[in-house]
Amino acid sequence: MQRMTRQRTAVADALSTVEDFRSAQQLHELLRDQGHGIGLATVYRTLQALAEAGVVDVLRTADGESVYRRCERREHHHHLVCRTCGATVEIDGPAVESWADRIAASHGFTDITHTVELFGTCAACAAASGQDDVATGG
Amino acid sequence: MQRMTRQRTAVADALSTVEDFRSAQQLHELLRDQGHGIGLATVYRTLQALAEAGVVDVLRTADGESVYRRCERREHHHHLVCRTCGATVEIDGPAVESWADRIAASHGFTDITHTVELFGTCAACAAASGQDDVATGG
DNA sequence: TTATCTGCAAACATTTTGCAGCGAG
DNA sequence: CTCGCTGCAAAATGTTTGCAGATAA
Repeated sequence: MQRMTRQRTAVADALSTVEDFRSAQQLHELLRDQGHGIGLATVYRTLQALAEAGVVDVLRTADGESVYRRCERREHHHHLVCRTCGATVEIDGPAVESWADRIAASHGFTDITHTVELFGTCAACAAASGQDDVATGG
Repeated sequence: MQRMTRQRTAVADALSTVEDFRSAQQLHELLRDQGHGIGLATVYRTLQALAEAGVVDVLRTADGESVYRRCERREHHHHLVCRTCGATVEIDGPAVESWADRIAASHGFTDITHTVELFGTCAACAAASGQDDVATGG
């Protein structure tokens, strides 16, 4: 059974206050910033435990860094992440699920798992970037 | 401009002979096995160049290791990979493409890219694993 | 009390980089 | 000849692990 230590609470709390995916190291820095004297290894270990418990989502950045986010739903789902501001939307894609299964089955594959993540620019960031040089307009 | 060195040729050739995704280190070992005295760094550098040229596909294993495979088609596509034997099928998913765009648009996102990879067990491996303990039957 | 959790730092694996020499063009 | 490519090994990065002490239950 897991003990509820101060560090563990701090990590869980930090995950509650951020709404985007954060790396273990970012969370570690954040916690140190907040005055919690917590070790990096502890952050990793806690994050792992949380991920196994299904309380947080884990995904890998293009850099190969693992990033974590407290997820709203326990069921299988995917993410739509803004490249610029990191805003994240949780999506479920029954269409993709069935597509994946169908494709896999048609090739004789079973025991399918799939990785589906969407990256893009959210409306706000697109607007910001679009009016970039006219920001002073007025 | 790129020079056509023996090492570069060897890497390209190795990629042609294997049909599954291989890590840089696996390819390195393979090349050394074949008698090519090639450095690991060179393999990494060559693979990077090849990936940038769009000649090979790169994807990340769950371990966070980058794996490479010469791809048949230059256009955007996805993969169905056997967890056990590594067999790979290239698939295109117009359905997913449009689904991704639709989902993204409905959330105001633009400039969408998506990561879609399927992992499963191919028919052969499923059969092999299924009759695992009756292999001596007879 | 006691078994778990913590913290530090070293181990670890993968990938990148620096520098001197070889070789393609 | 010249400049890119090569090779080795050290550096950088991200993550895991070992051990002794603190601590939640």
